[in-house]
Amino acid sequence: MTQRIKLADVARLAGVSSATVSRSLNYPILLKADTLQKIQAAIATLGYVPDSAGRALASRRTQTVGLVVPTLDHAIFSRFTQTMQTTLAESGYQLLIASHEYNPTLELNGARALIERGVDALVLVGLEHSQALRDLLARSGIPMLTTWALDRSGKSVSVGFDNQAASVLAVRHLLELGHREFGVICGVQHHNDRARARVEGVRQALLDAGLSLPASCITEQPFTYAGGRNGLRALVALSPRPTAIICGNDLLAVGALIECQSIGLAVPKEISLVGFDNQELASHVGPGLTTINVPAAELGRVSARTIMQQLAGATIDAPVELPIELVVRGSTGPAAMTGRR
Amino acid sequence: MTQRIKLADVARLAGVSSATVSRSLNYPILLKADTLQKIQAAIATLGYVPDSAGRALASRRTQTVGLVVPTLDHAIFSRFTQTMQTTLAESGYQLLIASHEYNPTLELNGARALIERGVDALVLVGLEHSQALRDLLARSGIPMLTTWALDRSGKSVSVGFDNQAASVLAVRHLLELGHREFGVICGVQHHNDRARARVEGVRQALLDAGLSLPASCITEQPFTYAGGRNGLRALVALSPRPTAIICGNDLLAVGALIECQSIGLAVPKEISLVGFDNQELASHVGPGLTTINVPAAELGRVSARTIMQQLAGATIDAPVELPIELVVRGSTGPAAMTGRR
DNA sequence: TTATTGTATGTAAGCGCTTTCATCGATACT
DNA sequence: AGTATCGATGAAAGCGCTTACATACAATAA
Repeated sequence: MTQRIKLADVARLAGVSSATVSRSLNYPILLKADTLQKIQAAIATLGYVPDSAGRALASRRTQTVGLVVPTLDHAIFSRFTQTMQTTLAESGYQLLIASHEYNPTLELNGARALIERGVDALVLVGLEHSQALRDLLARSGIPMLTTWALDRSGKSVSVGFDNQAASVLAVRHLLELGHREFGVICGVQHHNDRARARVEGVRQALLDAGLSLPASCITEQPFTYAGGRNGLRALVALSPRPTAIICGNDLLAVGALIECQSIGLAVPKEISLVGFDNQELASHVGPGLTTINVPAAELGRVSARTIMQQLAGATIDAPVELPIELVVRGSTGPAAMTGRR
Repeated sequence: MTQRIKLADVARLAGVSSATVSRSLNYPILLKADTLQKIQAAIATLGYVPDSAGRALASRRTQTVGLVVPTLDHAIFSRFTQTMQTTLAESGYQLLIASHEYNPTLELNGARALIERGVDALVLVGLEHSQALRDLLARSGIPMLTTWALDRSGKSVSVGFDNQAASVLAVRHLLELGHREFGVICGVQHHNDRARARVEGVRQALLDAGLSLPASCITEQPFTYAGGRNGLRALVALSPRPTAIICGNDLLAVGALIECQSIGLAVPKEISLVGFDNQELASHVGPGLTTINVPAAELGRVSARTIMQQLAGATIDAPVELPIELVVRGSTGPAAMTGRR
């Protein structure tokens, strides 16, 4: 590579000052049409590429948004991230990503790294964050967005859906089918407020129906097919055996379904299964998986737009709530008669 | 937020010059132990956070690596990206991502955006890129890494595996089982050299065995379960019906497997199925899916390390080839006798 | 005509950091 | 003792850009 072309080179060739070239890049409307044209011609012939470090230093902004996400290795988060990146890119913003694998220390480090990189705004997943992280955010003064959850406290701007309400939908559906014995295969709840909210939704909905959810009927598993299989084995060993099992996501639910098939338990005749996320596989397994549709892509798009609005000076006062819905397929059916009556 | 703390503030409090503070950040070994300590104390009391824009402008590097990836919405790429990000973060590098959805124009734009952001190095997926992108790379002079493929031409440093050889493994396995009629459900090959290489591997291996792969035996489908189902339906309508089907990835293969079950075709008795990627689901479906294990996470880790080595001045002369292997499970078995003999 | 306003551009001062070069004392060598 | 060498630090010049502020000219108002 030869000498790097800089703003001043363009200015010289176009016969204007470097301020004018800068303006042509940032506020082209301020310039006379022919001046603008001359400059753009010079940029083209020189192959000039602006240097973002210089720009960032002088303007105090980077056109960059940071995202701290639990992991990219779950379909919903990778789809969310993908959409967010694309949406931001359309408006000239770049996405900087850190992942923390549900470890608060890594989350703090990731956020710090992004702030050091000078992100104009930071997007976090969920409501639960360490005190150190909250302090850091407060100190930095960077605009912040909460996603995948609704912050009803008004402390932060949020874009998400109601995880707890989603579980309630699932439970009501099962109650209507006559189920009274429930089991839950949930993801690891530690440092995961979404997973907790989903369980809490089940508990509440059952309480409202005069039923309880003993701890023994909840099994916590990693978000994998194997987790679903293990969880199912644990729950069917209970007495009385649950007739309906609610899973923390579709991986767990498909794992549970596979395990049912492998131990010869008919779904939904002997046991009903509900997932969460509505991934593509849910509609292809046999029977189709009843699940909660979660708008991961839409969440990415709306989050990106919302944070850009904030950066443009808008004030967002209420949480942005995205709709969820129960998708009923073949994995849920009327409760089997149990021995007890 | 109050006045932002800068290097000079730390220097003043520590009673040293700003050059020394800068050195304490970048080359701490150069300083006397007690000087270093004084500075670190000052940094702590002030809560100083270095400004990367200033740093980037002065040092001409950003500690940032760009990744241009087809999509994050495929498990293998999200896992790869996840690992790459984590590995880079461990060494203080940040990952900047652009995705292009197999669209060369978006790939070019993404790369350009990353270069404007001043990435120290750029990682691209695959060997096939537009001339415009290759020109851009050449002009920018930025260190570049090819992943998910091996660049045997020596034009670029690459970390990957041999997609074509992987297919050969699958075909040999099926030939040994007595199969002679093959079908292929591949992903969209346009702008995807990996998908093409996989098909080419099948063709070559069959050719070596004196067999041919007519175009009618290849169906191109989106990388989804639905694609697998549609592909399978198309292939079983052929006459003679293939006894072995090789799929471009595990989504396609599981989709095909599901379709077999739904149309009552016994796997592997009547038809054998091979996948590609060895995703978790492959070991849980019934029968287990024979597939090629692809080291997505390892690829991310090695790519990150390799690019950092390059940035540290090392010269990597040969492509870094990662091992792949055929994982044999229940979805492949001896060829069924067909009507023909 | 002259004062006033507005529009288009130039001047120049930084933004916060790194890095070359110079300096200064201390240690080692002759 | 005198000189070369080295290790630790300081002084200061930018890195490439943005953005007050200044300027110059044209158009309008009085």
